[in-house]
Amino acid sequence: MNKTYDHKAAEDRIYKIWEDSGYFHAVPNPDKPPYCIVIPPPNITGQLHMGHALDNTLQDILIRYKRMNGFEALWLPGTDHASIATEAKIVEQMAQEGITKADVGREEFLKRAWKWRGVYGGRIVNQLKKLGSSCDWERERFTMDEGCNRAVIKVFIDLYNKGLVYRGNRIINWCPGCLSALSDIEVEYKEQNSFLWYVRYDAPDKSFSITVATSRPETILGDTAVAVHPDDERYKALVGKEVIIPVVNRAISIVADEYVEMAFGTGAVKITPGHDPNDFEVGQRTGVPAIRVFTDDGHMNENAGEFAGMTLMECREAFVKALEKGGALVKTEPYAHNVGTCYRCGTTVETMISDQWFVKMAPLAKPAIEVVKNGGIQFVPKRFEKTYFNWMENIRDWCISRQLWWGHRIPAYYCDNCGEITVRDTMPPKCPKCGHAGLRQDEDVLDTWFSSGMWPFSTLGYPDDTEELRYFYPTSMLVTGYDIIFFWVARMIVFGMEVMGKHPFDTVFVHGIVRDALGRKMSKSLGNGIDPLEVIEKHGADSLRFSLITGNAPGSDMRFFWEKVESAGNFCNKIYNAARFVLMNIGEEANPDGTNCGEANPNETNPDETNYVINPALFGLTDKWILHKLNGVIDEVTTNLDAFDLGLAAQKVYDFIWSAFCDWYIEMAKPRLYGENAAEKAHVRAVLRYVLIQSLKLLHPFMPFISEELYRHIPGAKETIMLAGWPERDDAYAFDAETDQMEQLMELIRAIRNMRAEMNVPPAKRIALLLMPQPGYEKIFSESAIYLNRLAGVEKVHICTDKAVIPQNAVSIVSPAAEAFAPLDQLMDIEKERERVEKEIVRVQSEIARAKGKLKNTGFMQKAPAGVVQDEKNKLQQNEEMLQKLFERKENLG
RNA sequence: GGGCGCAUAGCUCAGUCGGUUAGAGCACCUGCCUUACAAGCAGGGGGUCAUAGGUUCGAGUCCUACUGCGCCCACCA
Repeated sequence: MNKTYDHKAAEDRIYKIWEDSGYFHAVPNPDKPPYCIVIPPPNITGQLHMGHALDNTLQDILIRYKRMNGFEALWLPGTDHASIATEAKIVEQMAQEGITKADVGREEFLKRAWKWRGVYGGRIVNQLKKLGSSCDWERERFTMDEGCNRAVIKVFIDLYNKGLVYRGNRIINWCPGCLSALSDIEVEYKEQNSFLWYVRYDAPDKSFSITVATSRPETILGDTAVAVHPDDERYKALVGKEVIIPVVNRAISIVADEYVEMAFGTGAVKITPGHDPNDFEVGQRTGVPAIRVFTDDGHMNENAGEFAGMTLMECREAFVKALEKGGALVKTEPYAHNVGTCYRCGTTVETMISDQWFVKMAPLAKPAIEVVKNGGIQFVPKRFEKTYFNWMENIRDWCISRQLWWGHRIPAYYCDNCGEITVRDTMPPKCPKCGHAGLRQDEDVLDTWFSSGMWPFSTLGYPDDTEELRYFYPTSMLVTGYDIIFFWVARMIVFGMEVMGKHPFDTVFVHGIVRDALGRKMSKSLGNGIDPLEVIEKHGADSLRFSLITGNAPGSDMRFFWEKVESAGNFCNKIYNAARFVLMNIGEEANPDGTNCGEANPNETNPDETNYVINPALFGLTDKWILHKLNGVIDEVTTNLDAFDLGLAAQKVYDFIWSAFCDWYIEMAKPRLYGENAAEKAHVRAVLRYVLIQSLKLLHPFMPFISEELYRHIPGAKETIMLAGWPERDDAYAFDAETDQMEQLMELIRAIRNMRAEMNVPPAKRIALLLMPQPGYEKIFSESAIYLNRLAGVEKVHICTDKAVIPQNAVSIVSPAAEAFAPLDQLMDIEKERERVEKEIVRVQSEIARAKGKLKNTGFMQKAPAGVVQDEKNKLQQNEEMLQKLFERKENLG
């Protein structure tokens, strides 16, 4: 084995083995509990970015954990057709050839789109594999595949028949860039600096006038009323009267509506029901008509008279000039307001009246709210439930038709003869109402999110009643960023409750956004994105995964740092070398015949492991300590994973492997390992092997590649670590007393090391040590000479009880369980020694003061748990004993 | 306007049920190429846990207020 770990050589090879073996495949199995995660389907246009990397790392950790834990764990992968995004790409590609959608027509366009999907749709799938994702690729789905298509069409029809999907002429958001309607959440509001124009509308006979304020003067062309508040004394008398729109010279009436804020502007509002959602509602209430003055592609239409054909901005400029010229512009003031933009293309979104399909949300939202309220679905972290409720409780109808070609075509058929609309899965041969033949299908497609909302059941077989659907639905877990709770999670819950009558998943695990090192969102326009594939190439998928999940709280944003990935890479190397060390002692190289690794154990369940038997009769202090600690880390990691504290869990594994196993156990195993006692050697090898195996298993969900790679090198290991079973605590290895003793020994070793550093004892210099253990620690310390030798450079340990034998130029080491003296001869520096002792006295004294204060407090003594009080007492006693020794020492120094 | 989050070491962040002397990584200082690992080892410095109150025997942790950032929703034209 090399001295350093080579992720490049290992990762692709290991993934190939996994894929070929079928370990990721899950089938309904009545003997096992199901566990299922459906992947948030990445867009076929997409390339793996840090958001995917994080999202899929979390899912893979959970799936691998559950798989090892005996669940039939299905991670169901797939991709999303991404209607708008993909169509934009195809249009762009065609533009390079100099052709447009209209040139090729619908059929040809769709051919191109499917072809495009064939070429690029698999790209992100391969990138997910690079990350180590253990998806069941045999079950890969696509939102526009045959099954998903059937699900979408059926749900649309069923909802239509229930009156929950309807067609209506209503105010919608229109993106002039995408040339399509958008739903409300597809509009992002951004603040822009603009102006507020005050415009005067005169009475036909000039007997009075009323001034309104507007941020969008071009919409004056579509004005059909001026509204005032019914209680506004200033305008009460004017309600019902007419005014003339300046420039346009059209008469409109003054209406009263409570929507108007008296305090804002002039307290009078121009009403443009055709292009403003609030005005639309005022129009509905007051019976004022709507006039559309914009075209679909962002120009003024024929209703704009002399301004027709201009873009909206050109019109604004021209119209303001005309107002000025006509003397109707009262004043202009700077004004910052929010402008809606398309979340896909960034174009300013226009609101306009249009014939579209909608989902009636209020009745559907009810059960979707209820199921979260009563705990049927839990959000982790819980605070996101509030976000969800807030949105759901104020839900508005969802515009689902898109004026695009790439997507699920709306199964509605129009009769041009009688106007009847027929909604069914295939084209009716003739109109069911009037018998007219030659119906016309709706040209539009459905919002992408309409189909992804069915993902948890459409992928499991719906509308068919499949075994998978019965076994895996409701799914267990949905992992996603908080930014798509509305887009996706809410819709899935709505459809799950409506279509399946059951919640689609038990838990929603919400994570944050991966930002750049400066805390900015990664974006194409900023060019600050980090390519996960580059990170994997440089440091390995394991390192990337580990860096993404450690050191941040669930649900909060994080920053990407190369240093963090590097440090995870260092951890890989650490594990690799620890394993290499163990394998050098137990592996084929060390024991070609496999016979000298321990006695056969007849009770061993895995016959392959019989050569590596831990022999309790040979337990030393360090063995008991590491096994006890192993129990602890198994408990903690399991608890953390069950509570979805993945970062904490990973940290625990890291600390155990590095700080306990590598820093202490391996070092302390060496004397016995290199000793002469064959039985003892075999036993230590067995412990090393056991702890290594358990560590790798604990590590596997987080760092699947290196844990699998190393595991497979271990003699007697199973075929794959994925089938090795999640570690469980072994109560035979509960050693509280020995763990305490070991920790005291570690404390002493640290104290000696500290002394050596402070007294400038050269590392190579071996020292002698006169050791006086506290009662109860005599045996342990007298047996620990090998450890003091190896870890603290102590050549010879003399256990003694009489201080008279201590030479003058020895330094003292005071630790809670022992006092020690190291004769340093010419290295002895009395002044330094005095400083050390005095420093230590100050520290211990403050500790004593603190403990005494606590113990004097009657409230503490009465109310604190007995264990806490006892700990405090023990500490105090220990410190008082130490203090006494320190004082004696100081005395002796003169 | 409504809601949410954050503030802890020079930097980026953890901190589970309120309970030892508040931790990690990186950075910094000192010393080591010790035969698993220099991508390493050992030792060290560095904190009034934003501020002010409160609850409690005990608060980084719970409550209230306040300050400063950030985000989401709503849209007073």
